[in-house]
Amino acid sequence: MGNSAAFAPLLSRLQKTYRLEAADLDAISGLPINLKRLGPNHTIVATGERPSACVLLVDGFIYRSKASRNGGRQILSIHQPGDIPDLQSLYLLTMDHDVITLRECVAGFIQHSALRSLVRERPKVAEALRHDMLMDAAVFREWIVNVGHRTAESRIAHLILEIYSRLALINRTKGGRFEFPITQAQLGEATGLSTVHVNRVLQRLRTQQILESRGGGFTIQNESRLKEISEFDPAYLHNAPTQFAQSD
Amino acid sequence: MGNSAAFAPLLSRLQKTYRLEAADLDAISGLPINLKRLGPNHTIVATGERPSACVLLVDGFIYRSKASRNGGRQILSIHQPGDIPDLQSLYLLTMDHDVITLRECVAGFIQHSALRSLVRERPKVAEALRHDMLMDAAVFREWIVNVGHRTAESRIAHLILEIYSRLALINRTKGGRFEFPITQAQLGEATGLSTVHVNRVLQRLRTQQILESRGGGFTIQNESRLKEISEFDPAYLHNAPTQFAQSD
DNA sequence: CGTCGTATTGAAGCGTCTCAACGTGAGTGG
DNA sequence: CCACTCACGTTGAGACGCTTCAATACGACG
Repeated sequence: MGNSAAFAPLLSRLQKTYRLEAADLDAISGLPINLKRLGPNHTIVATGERPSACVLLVDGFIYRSKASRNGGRQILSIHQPGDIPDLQSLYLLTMDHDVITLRECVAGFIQHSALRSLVRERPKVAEALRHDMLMDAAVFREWIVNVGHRTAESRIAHLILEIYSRLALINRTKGGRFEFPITQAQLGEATGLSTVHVNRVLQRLRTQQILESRGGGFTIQNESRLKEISEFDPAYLHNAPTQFAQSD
Repeated sequence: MGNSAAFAPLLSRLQKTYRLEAADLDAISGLPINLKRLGPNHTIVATGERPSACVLLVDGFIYRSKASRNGGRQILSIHQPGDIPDLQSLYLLTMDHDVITLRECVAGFIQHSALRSLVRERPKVAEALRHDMLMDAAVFREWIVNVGHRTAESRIAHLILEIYSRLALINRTKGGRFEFPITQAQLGEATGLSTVHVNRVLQRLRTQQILESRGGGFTIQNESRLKEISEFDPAYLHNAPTQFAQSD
């Protein structure tokens, strides 16, 4: 089921961020990929599993989460087209968390073996993927601060700005507006807040004309105010190409 | 200032965990290292800096943290002898957090250039260090759950069990006892709780004969109860040697 | 037109925070 | 050897942010 269009968001991101050469991009789009359309709330990989393939998200959103005993969930990260949410499974045998669709998705499965030969043949690609894994950790660090240190408004504002910034990189924003069909319950699972409280915070932000949330998306109406509330500083996303360390 | 004894905790951990060969271990202990004795609460690397060396912790504890505007701090991880807390700086140019001593420490500085040639010459070492970086991320994930989802007792119990498990790997525990000179204020910064509340939780655990905290260390008196409270599951530490994925 | 997932609202409870005071032990200098 | 200081731990009381429970509203969809 090879389908090279599936690689479009990944290639565009890698090219923009890492300035890969054509040969590298070709090697990626030549990977055998098994595309699937997945329903909402579908567990792609579960805690304890030992996957033999990675997931490339092509369309929609995926989150990673850990379940706690009492049925609760903590969402750890949210992924957008072009992301490989479980890239670490290439080197960390057992999954310590779940990978779940936020809504309907299109995702492609790429065998670990194929990825391993890719990184063996193409050092620049290996570098890019390694950088992706480290950015993953940088985002986790920021999430620890978010749920550990910030107020409810701040947490939600921060999450929204992170998603917004990352979606902007793949041109999925129009002005302050972006599509992001997350429920208030899921927002609560990501921020460590109850659904009820998420609702009240969103209402407050809406009333103050700071953030509009409706119809499977958000509109940032007052960006500077939202940034103020969130303490958002995009440095942790390590995106500016000038920020990349040389490999040797 | 080469001093190969400085590598002892690192080598012991790598050997035990990754089964490196003698040649690999020799290559590591041949690295030029600049040893320093550091005072308590000393910032080794600060947010925004672009270090050209990594820190190998030889004795004592180091934490990584992010500062927030209002003077608060969120501790992201706690490191023990044999750890290289800022290993990611080898590939992520700019620091997105601080690296700070918990108390007096002995630490060695290893130039990035030396580490880069090491990983170029020694694929097995490169593999081990990559695994270390991924475990780092796995610990961050668990911390997100800790501060986002758990009660105060659970957070503290979990942190203590994580430290305990990791110290056990380097033989720094005696029965349920281990030295860990953290203040209640720092415990609060790690768990997202106020100092006052940390104090009350520790008192409760002490009264119930579950966890004794005194004199720069802890004694786990009722391990099964502590595990129950903490929801601690060591799987996220990815330690069992059988858990390691093959590189190809 | 009923159903189901999601959003909204109200009210009561409680876990944790803040503030402010006090205790304690180690280290320091007179 | 005592007085002082300083960091850290402990205690009490009141405030508040957030949770929980439970009911209601809304909107998409078969």
